[in-house]
Order: sequence, then C-alpha cells, then structure tokens
Amino acid sequence: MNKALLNSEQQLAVDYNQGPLLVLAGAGSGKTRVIIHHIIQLIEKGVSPKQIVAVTFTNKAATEMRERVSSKIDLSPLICTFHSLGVRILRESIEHLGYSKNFVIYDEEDALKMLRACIKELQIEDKTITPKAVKQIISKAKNRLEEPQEDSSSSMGQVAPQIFKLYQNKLFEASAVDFDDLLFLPTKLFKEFPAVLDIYQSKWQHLLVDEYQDTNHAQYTLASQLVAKHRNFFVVGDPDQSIYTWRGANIQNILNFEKDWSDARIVRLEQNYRSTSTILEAANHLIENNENRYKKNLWSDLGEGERIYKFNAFNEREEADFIVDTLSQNQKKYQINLKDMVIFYRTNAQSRPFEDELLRRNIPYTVVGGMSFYQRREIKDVLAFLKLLNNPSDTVSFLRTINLPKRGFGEASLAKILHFANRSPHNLIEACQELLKPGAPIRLNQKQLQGLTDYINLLSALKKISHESPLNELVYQTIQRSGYLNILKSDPDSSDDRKANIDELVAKAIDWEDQNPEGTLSQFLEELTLNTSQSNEDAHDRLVLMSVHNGKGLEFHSVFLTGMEETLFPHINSFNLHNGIEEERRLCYVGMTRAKRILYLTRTMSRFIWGGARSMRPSRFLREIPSKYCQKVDDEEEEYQDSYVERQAPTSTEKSEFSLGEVVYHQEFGIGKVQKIKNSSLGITYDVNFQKDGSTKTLLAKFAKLSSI
DNA sequence: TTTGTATGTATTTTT
DNA sequence: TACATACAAA
Repeated sequence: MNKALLNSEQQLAVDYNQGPLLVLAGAGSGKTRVIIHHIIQLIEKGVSPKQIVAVTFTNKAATEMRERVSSKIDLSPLICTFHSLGVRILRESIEHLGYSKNFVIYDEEDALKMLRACIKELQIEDKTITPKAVKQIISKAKNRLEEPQEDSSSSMGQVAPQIFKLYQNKLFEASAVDFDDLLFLPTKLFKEFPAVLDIYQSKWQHLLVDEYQDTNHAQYTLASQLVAKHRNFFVVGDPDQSIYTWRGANIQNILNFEKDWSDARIVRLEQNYRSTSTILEAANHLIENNENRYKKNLWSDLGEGERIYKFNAFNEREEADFIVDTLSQNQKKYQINLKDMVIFYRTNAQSRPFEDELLRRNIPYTVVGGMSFYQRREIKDVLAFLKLLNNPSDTVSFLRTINLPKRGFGEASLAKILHFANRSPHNLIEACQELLKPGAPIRLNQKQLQGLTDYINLLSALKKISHESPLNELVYQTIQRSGYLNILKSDPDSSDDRKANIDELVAKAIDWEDQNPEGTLSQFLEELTLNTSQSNEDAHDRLVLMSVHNGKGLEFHSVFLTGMEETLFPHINSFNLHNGIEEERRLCYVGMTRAKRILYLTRTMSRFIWGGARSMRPSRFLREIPSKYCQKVDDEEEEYQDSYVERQAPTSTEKSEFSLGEVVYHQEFGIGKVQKIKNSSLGITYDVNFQKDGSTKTLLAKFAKLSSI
C-alpha cells in the first residue's frame, strides 16, 4: 500500500503527530493502513521506533500489524496487545509490588482451580457460590480497578470480598497472576510508584491504541497513565463494532474522548474500501436498528456486486453440507483460495458439524479459538512440569503434576503439604524435599515417599536439562522422563489423539526455537498462555472457521455467517442483559462487514442443542436486512416468512412458578418484585423490579434462575 | 485413596 | 450432549 493511495481524511490522521487524536473509523475504512502509515511517518520524522507503542486487541491483529510494519522499515516498534504490554511492564517492575519476577500467568482454568481451593478453604457450603460466578465478580472488579464491595443483599455479595482477598493472597504466594492482573497490577504499580510510571512515560513517547471502543476501565486507565505526560495519544475505533462490553469494555471511553482531552482532534473515516455497496448498505440498515448509536454515513464505491445469499437449512447438518458444497463451487467460480473464505458462527460449539463435513470431503481447515491447542489437558499437563521448573512456587502446576503418574497423594495429604510449604521459608519444591528428610513434620506412607522421591528427582533432572539443552530437548525429555505417554494409555479411546497433540507440542517447541533463538523457557511459556491463537498456520491454504468475535479486524472475499436464528444469534443470554440485543446486533454487523464480495446468511429450522433437536426461528437480524439486498438460494424460502409470523403466536405451555407481586431473588440483580407475567413464544417471562437499583428487567423464566424468598 | 458409576446440570463471546 | 462433580465401594 502506497502513500498516494491514502484519501484526504486518512492523510490527515496519518500526518497528525502531536497531541491526542481520535480516528473514528468505520468498518473497512482503512484504519490499519492509517495506523501503519502513522507509525512509519513518525519514524521518518526522526522518532525512534523504541519510543512508539501500538496496542491492539488481539494477538492476531498484533501479528498482522507487526508484519506489515516490518515489511516497510527495519526496526519495528513495540506492537502488542494490552495484556502483553502489561506483562512487559510487570516483568521489569513487578518487584515494587513485592511479587517475584518469575511470576507465572494463570489462564482461566488455573484461576478457577485456585478459586475452588479458596472456596473450600473458607468452608463455604452455599452451592450458588461457584468458582465461575466468583471469578466473574472478581474479574469485573479488577477491570474496574475496584476491590469487590461488600453487598449484604446477596450471599454472593457477602462472601465475594473474602474470597477475593484469599484468592489474591494465594496467587501472590504462588508467584502467579491472572489475566486481569496483567492490567490491574500495572495500573496499581503506576499509581503507587509515580517514579516508575515516569520511566515508562519517558520511554514510550507515542501510544497508539486500536479498537479503542473495546477498552475497559483498566485498559483505559493504563493508557491514560502512560500518555499523561507527553499526550501523544493516537486512538482508532468504531463504536458500532463494540462487542466486548460483557468483559468490561466501556463504550464511553471512545465517546468521551473529546471530554477527556480538551485539545483532541477527531478524524472520521467514512469511505469503505472493503465491501460492495450491497453488503455495506445491508449492514448499515441492520445497525440502524440500534437506538444507542451515533449516526454515521459509511459508503463504498466498489459497485453493487452480488446480492446477499440467504439459505434456510433443515438442520445443522444440512447447513454444513450446503456451505461446504457452495464454497467448493465458489472456489472455482471466483478463482479464490480456501483461505479467502470464512465460516463464522456465534458460539464455538457450532464448529462441529462443519468440521465433520470438511473432514469427510478432505478439505483442509483451521478452527480459530474455541478449545485451543494449549488448553488441552495433555498439553497443559506437560507444560505444568515446565512451569514448575521456572517457578517452583506455582501451586496449580504442582497440584497438576504431583499425581502424574499416580503417586498416592490425595486431597488430605496435599492439603497438609501445602500448609507446611506455606509456613516454611522454602518454596513448594524445596518444602517437598524437606519432607523426604528424616523427622519430617508430615508422615507419608511408603508409596508416597517413593513417589515424592521420584517426583523431586524428575524435576531436578529436568532442571539440569533446561540449563544444558535446547528447549525442544527439554520438552521431549519432560514427556519421556515423566512417563506421560504411559499415563495416556490408561484411556485407550483418547490416547491416540492426545499422543498426536504431544508430538505437535514438541514440533511447536522446535518451531518456536527457530524463530526465537534467544528465547527463554519463561518467554516460551508466557507466549503459550497469552497467545491462544496459533500464529504460523497461514502458510497453508486452509479454510478458516471461527466465532464472529474472532473475526474482528479481518476481511475475506466470501463470508458464511451461520446459525442466524433467534436464541443463537442473537444469543438467548443477551436477552436479559442491558442493551444485550444491541451488542449482538453490532456483532452481526461486524460479521457482515468482514465480507468483501460475497456474503451468505444461513439458518436452520432445527438444531441439536442440549441433547435434543429444537426447532429454531429465524433471527430478527434477517428481518432487519431489507430484502432488496438479498436473494434466496432455496425455493422454499418463501414459506418461512409466513410460517414465521404464525409460529410467533403460539405460546408455551409452561406454567408460571411465581405469582404477581411475589418477591424473588436473582443471583446477579438481587431481590426484586414480580411486576408482570407474560407467556411468550420463548416461554414465561417476568418483569421484575429490583430493589438494588430500582430497575425493572424482563427475565425469561427458563434462564433467569429466579428463586422465591 | 482410588476408581467407577450415577446423577445432575449447564452450555456465549476472549485476553 | 457431555462434562463435572458427588457418592459409593473396594
């Protein structure tokens, strides 16, 4: 892409290099191009690449941007996600907060294990207090940079602060941080140690943030702290593409930019260079159904192109069959590669039928996200050994590996060991060594003694290897010496698959070493935890399958947007959420605007969910797209418009559990009173007026989990 | 303490 | 469905 190809607004943004600038960039308006050219121009004007930081939202976007920048200049600036920026700061400076530099990053699963332990330790019997629910509360609090407040109106509100404290303590003792800490701790660090902040402010003179509409309060604060001094703050975003409010993203961050920075300059990019006018206008019509929205006029001069294809399948197998069939044909018809097409879905679970069909026809594909490679049990098991070498205080990894293979340590003995280690000056592994000495404070049986000896020996042997040999050798030896492959054999059904994954892990280690000759074990582990999407798969021509969330920032010649059905897309869980439908609609908008030329919207009449076939109604989003932009693939399509109206009418035969005026309890919203009971096609709904904030919410009986008091 | 079976229960989206 | 936890038995 050449400079001359920039339009005047883009050029304006690129040239602006002093003070705060907000680029409101509609879908496909070339925002990445603007960011890249801006970076290059800064460098050409004499700014050192080391003084520039560009923050993106996903690893995929960061990688792509890094590649595009480094193809133009020799020394690339730091381009990473908010979370990896956080890690970078913490690796250098976390010791101010008392943590060890060797800290590990706990992923969601690790964190949940930690929380389960906390709940157990506090002897909380209430079974509504699940690790998952607590995690959500803690996560929300951290992203708002708050401590969880005591809230006596619910049992959760009462215990959450207690659990939070213990959890944070346990993390600290394990030299571990969770994902939220990667944002939470740096802001805390900067607040408490202004001198440290000062160092980073001088080091990073230019901060660029992509997808600014998706920043949460912690990210917003971190960015604000960093730019407070030099004020060179270049942010790019599109309020219509805000799809992460569920994880604390605050759309006000972008809407308030002018208020936050009185001298802010705003540039609007409204010409779309990606999609045909048909696709773009259809998407525009859809998004106009959102009430909470600033109007904008995004246009394209790429011509009308083809109309949007709509297909109505009988069930998800037929949907998959149709799509795979069509995309094979389209490959020839449009002379495109597999990787120019994408299958989007709302939930990761929907990938299954597509995978089955692709496997059946031998079409290569990659699934992005979902249950990623590094979240597989066998991979996490092997990595846990490695993590322990790196950080011998890592409790979660210890508990994961101590019984691989079975060494006879049950819940009771492990609790004793952890307790002992906690009160001793040693780390976990050293404490275990103490236990092998005569006169140890904990009595172990023969099997346990032998097991612990083997375990300690294994770890020290691996430690030695880690000093002497390359990483791939270490990974290989870990698998060999732990006898992990034998452990896998106990479950013959899965062992072949798992073995293959283990082999792949070794291959990845070799690969990683090739690309990071100077890399350390710690960096390797960190990248695996943070970088869930695989990076180097692009070389092959494969069809990509992913959730719509993962599609943000990408573009494809052909897009298949699947599962366009009520309760799936929009997802049923959004129905009770404040502005939930609007966020779903933005998500749909994001999905549609990924398409350059060809867009398919597909749905099914029946879908297998929750162990049974359920009949599905078409998504409201399909109705919101004017039919003049669409064409139907099947001839039966006409039927659904009629049957749709009819099918809305019948109400469910469900009986109301509560009566009008009854006082009920909701886990999140607290105590409320039933104002209205309706029987809709989706089942019984209640309008409940909640005490806490006086709001009235419409809740679906099936999903809101109300209880009487 | 481990292992097997039964039962329940939840299923969005991601760093 | 399919996964995780609970419980019982060895």
